Amino acid sequence: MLNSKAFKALAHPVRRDILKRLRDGQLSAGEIADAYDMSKPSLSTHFAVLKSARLIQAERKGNHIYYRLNVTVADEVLSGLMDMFGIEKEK
Amino acid sequence: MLNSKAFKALAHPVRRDILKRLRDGQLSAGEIADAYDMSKPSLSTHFAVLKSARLIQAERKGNHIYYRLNVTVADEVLSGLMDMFGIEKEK
DNA sequence: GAACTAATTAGAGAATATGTTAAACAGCAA
DNA sequence: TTGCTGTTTAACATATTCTCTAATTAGTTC
Repeated sequence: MLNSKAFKALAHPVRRDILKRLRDGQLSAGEIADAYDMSKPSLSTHFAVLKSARLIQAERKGNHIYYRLNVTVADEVLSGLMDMFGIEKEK
Repeated sequence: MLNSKAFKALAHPVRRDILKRLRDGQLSAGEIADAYDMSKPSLSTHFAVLKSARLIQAERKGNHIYYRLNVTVADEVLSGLMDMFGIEKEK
């Protein structure tokens, strides 16, 4: 399929929550991690899944790594879903 | 979460393909199953996952069970994704 | 009732996903 | 160098997912 990884990435509630947090702008890995009662390696794994699906992009700034939503891929997922459901995009 | 089951259901390529087939109207379980090189029980399990997520609805007609897309839930998933991604619905 | 068709459920096994701790590693800054 | 931020790897435990065969249920037809 076109973007199987993205749909798999969206299957986990924590990963969906991370994406929601990134909706309004970038956040550092630590800022995100603080919001979850989960070990850092586990969070890092979730970041890696999202990154592998290209749903997020990483950029290092000094000591921190900032993540931001990849809107292009988000749009692709939405378009794919609308096509799947036969829903027309009203422009 | 609001619709965790739907996102999990969408994580499997066969289930996404089934939804696509139902885009243009209902199909019987057998008609769908014929399209896949997979045992009927396995397909039935996929139907059950989609049904549990309310993405499809079943109706028995005689010996056959017809499945159709639940457009309402499909719309909910799309809206949820657009909200998640901060993408506005252009009306 | 018996035979037949369509589809699901049950149970088992394999594979994948998720999470942990502990340790090592990478990159940057003071 | 030392410390901070974050990722990666390893070893491990547990849970879920996926697929199969075999058995069962539901409905039709004779």
